[in-house]
Amino acid sequence: MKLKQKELSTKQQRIIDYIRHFWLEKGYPPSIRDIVGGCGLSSTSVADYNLKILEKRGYLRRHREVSRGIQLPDRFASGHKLYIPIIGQIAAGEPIPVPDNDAWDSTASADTIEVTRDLIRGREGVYALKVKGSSMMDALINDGDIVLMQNVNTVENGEMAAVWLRAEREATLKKFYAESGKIRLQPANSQMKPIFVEPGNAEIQGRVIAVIRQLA
Amino acid sequence: MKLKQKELSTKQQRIIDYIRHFWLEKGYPPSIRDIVGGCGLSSTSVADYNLKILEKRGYLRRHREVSRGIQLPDRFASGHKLYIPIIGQIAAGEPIPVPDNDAWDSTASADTIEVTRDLIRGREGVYALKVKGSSMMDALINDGDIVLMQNVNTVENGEMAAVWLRAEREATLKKFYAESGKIRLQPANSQMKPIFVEPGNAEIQGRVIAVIRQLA
DNA sequence: AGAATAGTAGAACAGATGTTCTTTAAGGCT
DNA sequence: AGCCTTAAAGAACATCTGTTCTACTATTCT
Repeated sequence: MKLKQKELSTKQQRIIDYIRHFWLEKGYPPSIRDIVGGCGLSSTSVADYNLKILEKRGYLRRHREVSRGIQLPDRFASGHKLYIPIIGQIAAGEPIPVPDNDAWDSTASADTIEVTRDLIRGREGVYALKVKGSSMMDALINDGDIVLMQNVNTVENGEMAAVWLRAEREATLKKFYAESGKIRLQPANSQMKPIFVEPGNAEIQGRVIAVIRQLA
Repeated sequence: MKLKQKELSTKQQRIIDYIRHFWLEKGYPPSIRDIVGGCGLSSTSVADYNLKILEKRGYLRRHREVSRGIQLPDRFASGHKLYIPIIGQIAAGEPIPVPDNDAWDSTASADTIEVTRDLIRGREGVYALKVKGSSMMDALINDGDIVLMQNVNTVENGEMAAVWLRAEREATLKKFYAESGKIRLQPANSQMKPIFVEPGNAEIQGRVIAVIRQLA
């Protein structure tokens, strides 16, 4: 008895990928001709030929005589998104909010931003702040941007940190460098000059993980 | 913001329920005639009539002339994430890449970024570019940032656009304002001065939807 | 080499499907 | 009543779309 070859050809793999891609993007399954166009096939019969094979091997399910009647097993679905609470705003003259423990367990009424897991990369204690005002412009961050923060008290040299300057009563986002006896805070815009502060004056409130700016 | 919140008729509620039910059961959206049969309607035009209302009120989204092109906003079978291909980079001295919307080639789009659906908000023709160099700093965009673009040829006044300046052979990201006989390109950093160009010299390559900066 | 099998091409067909047009009916409003 | 909006029925139409048939090429097996 001959064993069936279980491997998929590159073309079949591409078809699977395309169907998933199409599905996720459009919200409904592709037609045969969508697949032909999207995978660069030359004929609908080629698509049909390969779809039949894919169905026989259990990679998908088809419904006869039904337009776009292609069904992918949903082992691909969900599990990739997270809801990050937007717990407050960051502005020059206000203290940087720090998440209190209540904010974590409650999925409730707080504002949230939906992000994908790869943006967080498994980090713990991530929250989001909305930038108010244009005082963070030297960090290339503008009013309305969302800053994803991780709740840490120390950062590595060169990382972007949210720093509260006690004396100046000012919040700022800068690249952090601990140097001999001083702390250097470097704007992201390298044409601008750094500022130096005493270690006792700079309170690290968090590490900046990502910046999201939504336009239009 | 106050919205006139009309209630849905029982028929419309039933249609929504049926679409969701159908979707979960079959794995693909229903056709108009499926809805007619499933909801006991008397004509496709009745279904169409109510679907138009439902679409206008945001309960679903339809794709014209596409079989079963009905999309429910919060189905979770299809996920909330999208894979956006990073089709190239944007730099001052290079033309801005334009997506080849004919063949979705999985080999060409080796790099993708995963974003949530609410960042795209249902827009079509979205792709991503990686920013190379710091020439876009006046748009508060730095080297390494990911720019989400929509493939359009015209933009509204005040929108951030990717513009190719023919004479200067330069790509730039600016807020776009069509003024009498001239085009004003305004940096996002409002402290910087705008530049003015002739309409024939500015080629709009796309609209900037979002900026994602990943640090650390 | 010859035969069998896998894969490709192109076209044509039949049914599925979205859209639109006309007509009719039921309430609400002045 | 007269007029408007909302809703519905039915039919016709143009496409979209899955399916299938035939012919052709490439590869594998004996």
